[in-house]
Amino acid sequence: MKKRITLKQIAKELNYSISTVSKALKNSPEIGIDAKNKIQAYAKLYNYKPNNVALSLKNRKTKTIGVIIPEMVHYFFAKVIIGIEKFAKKKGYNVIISLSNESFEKEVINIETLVDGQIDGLIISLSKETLLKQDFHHIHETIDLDIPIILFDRISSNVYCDKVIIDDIEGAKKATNHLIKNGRKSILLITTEDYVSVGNLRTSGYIQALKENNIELDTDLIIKVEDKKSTEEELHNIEERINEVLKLKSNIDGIFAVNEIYAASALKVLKKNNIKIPEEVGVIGFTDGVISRFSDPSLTTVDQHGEKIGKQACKLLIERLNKTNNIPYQTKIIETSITSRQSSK
Amino acid sequence: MKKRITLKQIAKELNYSISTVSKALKNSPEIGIDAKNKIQAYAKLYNYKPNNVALSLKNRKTKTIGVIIPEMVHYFFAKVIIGIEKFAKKKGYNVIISLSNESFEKEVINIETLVDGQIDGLIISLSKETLLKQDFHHIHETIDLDIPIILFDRISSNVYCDKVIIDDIEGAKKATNHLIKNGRKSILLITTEDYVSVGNLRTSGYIQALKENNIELDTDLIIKVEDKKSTEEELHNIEERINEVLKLKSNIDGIFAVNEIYAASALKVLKKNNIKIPEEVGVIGFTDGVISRFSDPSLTTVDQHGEKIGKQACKLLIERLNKTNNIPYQTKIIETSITSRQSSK
DNA sequence: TTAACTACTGTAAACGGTAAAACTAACTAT
DNA sequence: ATAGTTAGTTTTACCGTTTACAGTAGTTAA
Repeated sequence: MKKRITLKQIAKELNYSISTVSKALKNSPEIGIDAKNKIQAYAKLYNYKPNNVALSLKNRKTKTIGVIIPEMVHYFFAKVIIGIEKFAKKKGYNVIISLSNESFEKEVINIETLVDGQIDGLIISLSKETLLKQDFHHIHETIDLDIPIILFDRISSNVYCDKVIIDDIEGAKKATNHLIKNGRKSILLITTEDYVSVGNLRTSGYIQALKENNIELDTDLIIKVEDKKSTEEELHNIEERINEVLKLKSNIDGIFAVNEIYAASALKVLKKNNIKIPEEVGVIGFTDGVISRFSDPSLTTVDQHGEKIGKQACKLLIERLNKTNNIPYQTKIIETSITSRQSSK
Repeated sequence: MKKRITLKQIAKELNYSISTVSKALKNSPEIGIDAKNKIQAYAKLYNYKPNNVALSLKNRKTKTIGVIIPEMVHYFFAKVIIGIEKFAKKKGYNVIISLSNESFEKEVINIETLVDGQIDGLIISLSKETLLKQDFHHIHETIDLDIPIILFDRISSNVYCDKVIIDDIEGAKKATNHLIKNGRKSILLITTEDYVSVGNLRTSGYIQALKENNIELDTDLIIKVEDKKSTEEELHNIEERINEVLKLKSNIDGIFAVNEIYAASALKVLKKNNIKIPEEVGVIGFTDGVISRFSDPSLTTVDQHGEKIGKQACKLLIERLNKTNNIPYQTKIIETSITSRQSSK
């Protein structure tokens, strides 16, 4: 119907040149008061808004930030996005979100599409497949194109760029110490295979905490899950393995899981075995999501403060976008904190 | 570093005009084989990609779809977005996501920003506040601007546009019948205040199912929650109210909750009162999300098939974008289904 | 009287691409 | 010999904006 009005139309209607109209609307002192008034009134009446696409072309920036996350149904990523969104909006940036679905190929395609003139910069959490492959050419190519990338959470030390992470080691230590302080000594760790950076680090934190408390490491107490996709089948598998270890090692009195799905699975197995939580076994998970909050008993967790991470990532990106000279890459570390609930006392 | 190459640069380098280059790259039959070969080889070598912003300006379309959802942490919305994403990508469209955070004002601002030249069409689920206010001027204005809008899930009959919904009444009936078939007669309904369209409809479905099974409606068995934001405090409040009704009406043998948070709350209260699930009381929730899957006992739910909804919404939108003439508005209804789990037998 | 200045307003190029129309040879048909 | 084709290429206009630069009066200073 009433398509948006352009400078050209205003100019024609009021018999000024396009440039006079443009300047008048920017309140340029060059323009006479009469012309200004007439033009501004007309523009307001017809609700003139500059065409952003034209501006993008002219300014060679889109004021849009691209975000690529592996999955959307993770509470943590949702929180990060909220953080990014908030900060971006405040700074006048828009946010485009794309999903890699944990696939390397989709990640590559998504980056290509986004870089294709849509965005000024990217915020990415790498897919599991990418981390497994250790193939970062797409990231490097993008950076070479002068499009800044901020990596968060799932990062790689083989990529040189700004990063925002939590101190996974420290967080895992906090979690393990939390259980140890409760008097637990035989703590089961449910983690991922080592190629998932965060899983790897959290495992280290667990080991360090034990060492610092002079508890001997028992590798039988570590379950490493081949962490592909959380299908019903795989979940069942995880439960099986937890169950086996629980049978094998009857003295287990604590469980630390590197994400909330694993923690919830542990809860399930414990209850099936009529083991009292937290009296007999204390449980703590990483990631403070809905599952933890609504599980029974509710789960004590390591809160990663996703919103803060998002905000920080967005801040780093916008700072870099506004700098003309190259500033050195930074890695920001966001503190974790323990949210104590029923599953540990 | 190596900023992207443009037609102009190729033209200059190879001594052709810009338009020859443009046509050669589109494999136009107008262009001679020599020129074509040379140009295409050069373009490939320098990895030429057309600038999308310039194309958007030229074609007056951005090939981008905007999505506005009230919240991201809802599994349902996440699923819908996955559906939209998949279909959009297949059709060569990008997706921008914005969050209204259940706020009317943010919804208005988000639409404005997106409509500001970024998108060809919008897919929206209205915020609670918007539904409460019944103020749809921003939606109407956008449609007047010839930017098509598809509403899903949270819709209003006061807006004329394409819509994708589930049959909430039917879904609620299915849920209620599921409990009745199990021999339940005294079914507690936990729903929202009536201004939330889906809550309202699900309430109707519940009432209809009772009627069809000749069970008398007892309004004491309906809890209507003032559904603003799921703060810890409010959740506690809901639990309190469920608890009260449970005390008052000891013969309750079934609970139907219109979302999974309410269902999880019900579970919690029942367990606190040592009421056996599903033996004494069967529970069913709407929305098949992570909470339902990981709760203990796991929750029987009405699956809304969010991904299908997203796909359908996206399909409707793209169809409309490709039609030049005005086609009549459609409302697509996606079937629900019951996912049976432990909380009902 | 005329150069210089002020106060406006307009022209044109540019951002990167597309495409209709025009041009230029060389070739074909009459 | 001349007009008409045809193939290959360029010119030009356009999408909507910004902005350097160029005009054009009228006024002021010398």
